[in-house]
Amino acid sequence: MSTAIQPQRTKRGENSRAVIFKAALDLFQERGYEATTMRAIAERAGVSLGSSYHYFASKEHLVLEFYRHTHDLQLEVVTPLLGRERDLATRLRGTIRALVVTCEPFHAVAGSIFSTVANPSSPLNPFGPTAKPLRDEVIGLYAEVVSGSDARLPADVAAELPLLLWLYQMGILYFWVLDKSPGRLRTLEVIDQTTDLIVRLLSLANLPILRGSRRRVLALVRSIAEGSHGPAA
Amino acid sequence: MSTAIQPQRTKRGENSRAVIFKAALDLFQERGYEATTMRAIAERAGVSLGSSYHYFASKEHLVLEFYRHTHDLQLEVVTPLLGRERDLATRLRGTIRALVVTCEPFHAVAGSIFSTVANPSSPLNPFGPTAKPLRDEVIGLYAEVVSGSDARLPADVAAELPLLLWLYQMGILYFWVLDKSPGRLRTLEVIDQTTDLIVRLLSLANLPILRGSRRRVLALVRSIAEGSHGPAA
DNA sequence: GATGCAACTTGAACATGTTCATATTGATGG
DNA sequence: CCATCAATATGAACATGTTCAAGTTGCATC
Repeated sequence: MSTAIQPQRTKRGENSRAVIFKAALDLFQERGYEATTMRAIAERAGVSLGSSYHYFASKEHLVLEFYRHTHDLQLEVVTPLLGRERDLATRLRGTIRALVVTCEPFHAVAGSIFSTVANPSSPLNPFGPTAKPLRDEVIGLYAEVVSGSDARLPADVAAELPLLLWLYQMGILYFWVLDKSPGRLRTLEVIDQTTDLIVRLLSLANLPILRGSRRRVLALVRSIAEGSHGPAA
Repeated sequence: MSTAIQPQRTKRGENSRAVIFKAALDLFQERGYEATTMRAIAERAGVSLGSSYHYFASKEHLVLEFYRHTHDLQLEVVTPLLGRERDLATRLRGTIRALVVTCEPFHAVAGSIFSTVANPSSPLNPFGPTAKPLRDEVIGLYAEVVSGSDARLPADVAAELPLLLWLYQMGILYFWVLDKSPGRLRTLEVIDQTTDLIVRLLSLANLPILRGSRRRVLALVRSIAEGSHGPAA
């Protein structure tokens, strides 16, 4: 469980921060992200408008906290499974399912959030520097999904796979966001299908005919990962 | 070239609409999307604030027009090439390059636009019903890229490929949006790499070992495409 | 040429995210 | 118990997307 990003200096402050966050979460669920005004959050939390901005630099920053909240829940749900299961497909399916299930109560809000966060100029962009700690945690989770499995993967694949799975998770998440099927059952189907496919393709990646493509894919991924983020450029 | 989405009823109206759009485009380039206010657009266009809203239901709707504008430019650039070349990789590379090159002047704005449009509740969401006409046009373009090539593709692949290439284009576009390299050269590299890879993988898709996965991928794509959009839920 | 009506135009008013100068609080050291 | 100061709290003020009721224009019809 990862906690404590910006510890408040005071017990009172900590409490205020928590109360505001809870109010925001509740209102987001009740009315959606856009429909929830900062004034309403402040009112529900029993603090002033200004106070909300004292603890959260912007409405978007409430979302970052929400992210962390979600990730923590996902971890909580998936940890037992990762301790028990060794099959890669099962581990992968369980992990991504955990995320979707965890987020389900927030589905109505997720769209606005996803969009807000997709903006490259947003400090919350998943690919940007601000989100790096959380991103690394998620990639780390997938590293454990892979390394804890009994799958025999070539070293080069194993090295880049967590990053690719993180991307895969983002893709599934966007699908889930757009999914209008009752209970988002369609997303669960797609998860089952795609995780199986991924594992199947991984097992094929060693075929001589695919070696070349595999090398090229991995080289591409590596070059992108190095260049796009990091301190420079 | 596709034009005429909402023809105005009056010459005067047409002119106003065009003037407003041009002002918006210029300001978007000068200051970026968010920094451009509707008031500034109205002022630059020499009309009132209310008039702008008469022609464009929201700031976002200016973006839809921008999309069409871009697509038209892409078509213009790529048409000669598609008439001349038969090699699939070349056609694909040329098409996606055309988009990126066309959008280059708007790179600074593109981030906000992408984000705005990613919102599922936005009428402009590329996966939503409002964008269907434009989406179908783009998918149609890729259908021509494929069908006009001398590549011999299995019928099932050829059927779903345009949709997949449209998705691929969206992915590249988001990469381009995030690309901070000078002149977005990195994106061009990635395009070259990925188009080659795609064509290579397509040629491998006929291998007996890959048949099964191929069938599953295509079935998945088809099921998603049918369910996600369309009139019903 | 007069008339009516739809298209067009306008700017004030509204809602909401954000900022900021100011006030209050409470822990700490004397 | 008082003074001090940083942390916390406040709400008025601002900027901007959006709405709307009311005015103006100009084309089609007679």
